[in-house]
Amino acid sequence: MRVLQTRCTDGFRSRCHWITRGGEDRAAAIRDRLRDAIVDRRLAPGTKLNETEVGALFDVSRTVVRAALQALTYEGLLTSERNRGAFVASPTPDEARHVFDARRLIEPGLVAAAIKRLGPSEIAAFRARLEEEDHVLHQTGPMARRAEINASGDFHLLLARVAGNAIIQRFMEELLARSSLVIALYGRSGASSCGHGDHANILAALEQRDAERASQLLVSHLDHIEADLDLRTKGSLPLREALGGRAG
Amino acid sequence: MRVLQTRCTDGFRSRCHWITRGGEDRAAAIRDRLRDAIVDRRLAPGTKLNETEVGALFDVSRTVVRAALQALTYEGLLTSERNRGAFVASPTPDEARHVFDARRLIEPGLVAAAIKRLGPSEIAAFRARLEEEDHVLHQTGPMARRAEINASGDFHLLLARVAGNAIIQRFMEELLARSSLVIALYGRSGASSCGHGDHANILAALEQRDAERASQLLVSHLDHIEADLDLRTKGSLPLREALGGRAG
DNA sequence: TTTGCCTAGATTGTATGCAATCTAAGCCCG
DNA sequence: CGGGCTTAGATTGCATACAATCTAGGCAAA
Repeated sequence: MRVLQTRCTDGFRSRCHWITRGGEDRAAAIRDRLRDAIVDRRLAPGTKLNETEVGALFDVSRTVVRAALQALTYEGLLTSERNRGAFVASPTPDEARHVFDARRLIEPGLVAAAIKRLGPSEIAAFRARLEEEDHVLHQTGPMARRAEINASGDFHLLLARVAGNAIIQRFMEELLARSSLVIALYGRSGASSCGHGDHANILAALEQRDAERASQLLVSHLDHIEADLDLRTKGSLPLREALGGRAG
Repeated sequence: MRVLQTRCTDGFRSRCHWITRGGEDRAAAIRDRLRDAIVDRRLAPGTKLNETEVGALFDVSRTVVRAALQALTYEGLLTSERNRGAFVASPTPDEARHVFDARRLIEPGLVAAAIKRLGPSEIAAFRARLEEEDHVLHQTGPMARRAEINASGDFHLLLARVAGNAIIQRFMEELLARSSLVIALYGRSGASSCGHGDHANILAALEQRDAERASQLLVSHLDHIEADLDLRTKGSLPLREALGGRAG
């Protein structure tokens, strides 16, 4: 209780304004912040995450940063090379297809499980989510698309949560985060990457407890998203990454 | 090249005989060793893994041990409590059911994917695996059952590998490791936890490219394994764990 | 005897220092 | 002028020191 203010709590230390919740787990907090930044695409694939730099940003030592980076590496959001450091992952087209294959494999089962546990409160949660999507969709601007993709993922995440299996839920969280990376890399800006109507239709099928139909809708929804990607291996992409990252 | 032999290389230091591969990743090596020990049930659920102790065992510093423990925690094989340490996970009955629910959800999809990529070499690999199972099955003794369970898991793992999706494969690896924990906790020693004939039948269906039948066989195989568990919440189990773990 | 507090030891969380490795700029040589 | 080598700086891997916290045992009071 004494030494804690060595770290922060005085407002003008200018960094740390967020982490450093007294006794909480700071590595986890940093991990979450970095993950948000990655799935929100504020950190582009290929970006290097320098341990010292990140540490300075959050005002913690490299020890803590390394724990956060290791966790994200395990989640597949970073790739780390020995003695070289950690980089925001840039999935290959094959890996991108694997992500969507995995989702097509898992999510229909999720539908079946979710229907069994679907009560009024769950339906209400789904409706609230759709409204949120609607809200986001009517906005414009640079970060509107970011929010749109996030909101879209949240629908699928809610499906996983309703299914009520913590393990599968974590798998889905990982798959959704990876999806965000894939869309960041291969998404064609022109097309709306995640049709909003799809979600509404899926929910309708869920409410009717029509697992078969909901699954079909879900799968074609995923097909649709994947079709909007440009997964051809163009020579420029590996090059751009070989150049060492970042958007600029 | 100079400092390395500070660590090991002289035979009578009595520890280190295995880790410390020059430039390799020692945390990963320790992680793998610990995981083997857990899924082989040499480390019982609830066992505490003391950082200093593990470090002394492998002759590395706590820094490296912590990385290994963090990885295993992420995989769900350990649970770690802040300021208290890491323990071999002991899944609750609910979590145990979640493991098998997840496998029932994923493995049928695995069958479908595997059949698409099933060639002569894959079939040969399956046959070799079954022979290995046979071999293990005919052995007796204390560690025969351990090997049996391991071999059984390997069949499912091979299925995941043949399916050719690295992400799903990793999910399956995690689920199989957790299955081993669950069986360790709730398995009834009397019943053969994983019928060997089941695998042969599944393979037969795979060879006929009958995905429907293979899936059905697989699911009832999983049902069978789960049925052999005793998932009733007996008052003694939480108590025994509250007492602080270990078998004795 | 039991309950509660308190202190000493053990254990984990974090920062920091040093060695190993990588990276990039400068230099020599062709 | 271009290419390979060398070296200084930057960065990661690891060990260790110290701080924060937990745990266990003893002691006193009810």
